[in-house]
Amino acid sequence: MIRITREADYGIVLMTCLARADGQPCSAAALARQRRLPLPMVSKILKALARAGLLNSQRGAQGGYHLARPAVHISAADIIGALEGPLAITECSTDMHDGCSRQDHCEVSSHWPRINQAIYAALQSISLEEMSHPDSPRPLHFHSSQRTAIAGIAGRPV
Amino acid sequence: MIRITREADYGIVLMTCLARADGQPCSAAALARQRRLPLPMVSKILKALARAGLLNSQRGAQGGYHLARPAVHISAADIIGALEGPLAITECSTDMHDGCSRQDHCEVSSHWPRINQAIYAALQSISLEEMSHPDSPRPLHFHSSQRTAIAGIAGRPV
DNA sequence: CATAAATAGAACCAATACAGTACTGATTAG
DNA sequence: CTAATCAGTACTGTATTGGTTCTATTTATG
Repeated sequence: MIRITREADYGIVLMTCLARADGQPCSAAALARQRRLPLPMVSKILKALARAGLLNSQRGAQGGYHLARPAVHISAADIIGALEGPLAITECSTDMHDGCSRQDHCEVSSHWPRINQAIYAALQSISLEEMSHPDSPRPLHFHSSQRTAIAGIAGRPV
Repeated sequence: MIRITREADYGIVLMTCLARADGQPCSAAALARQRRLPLPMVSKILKALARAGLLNSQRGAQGGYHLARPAVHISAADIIGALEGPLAITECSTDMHDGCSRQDHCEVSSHWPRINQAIYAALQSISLEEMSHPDSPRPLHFHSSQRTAIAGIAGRPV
């Protein structure tokens, strides 16, 4: 129902790897091998995360990436935000929505920030630390509510 | 950062109109005029909402749509879910993700349901009723947190 | 110092998904 | 009967996504 890009998906995967490495710098190539992901993609994502300040990078031979701060202080919101750019849930609900030709007739616009906030809070509440140890053995699968509100669609393709 | 489609956006707009109409059936054409939205689009969205059981429809002359249940019992999650289909935040985190070639090496997969759940709860907590009166005069705009976590990109195009 | 191992960054392309349209059919009030 | 209105499907141009490629820059190590 609500989507994040695969880039952000991979980003979380990679960040958890780095969280588990704990300080040890990992090269893009190593991570790509470890997670069976295409190297160029991994490389691109790590670059973005570094630019966003979530990772520190060390160039040159024996270089690599490592977390810029402890995993407890990195949230899912940080990672997703870094990779998807400052894109709100809808195109309104922003400062610079001057061009919105409908805003005179749009009375919900004032509510989107609230929704954004709710989602942001939800993502902010999940730390990389939490995500890094697979303690939770795949909990509730959420077929609740009359409509199949959240359910997936297919596995990650090859 | 996290996106819903414009269809869902419009869907919320239209639902709030219907919520305010309170029982009075509204035709697709009337709603399109009222909100300055293209009629075919409005029509398509209302059909989907009706199929999802959120609206009742009355065919024929003087027909139209009205809420299937009170606005208090309709959540943002219901509306978005109805329009975007049962699509999870990522392609994993589902029952039928058998084809995921990486699941052996994917240790985060077990955390996505948790994230899904958090977001779902956030959306579920916002009722159509709440969204229908513009009481909140555009509250906190969320430039919090070191990174510009949620901010928009541009207004709805013409 | 030379070299190889890494990251940095931009440009590029194909495939998919989205936003919106068009058309045909079914139902019902007047 | 006829016009209004919903139902459903199929289509299309455009934007975004997912992914690749190429070149430059930095640095540890022999």
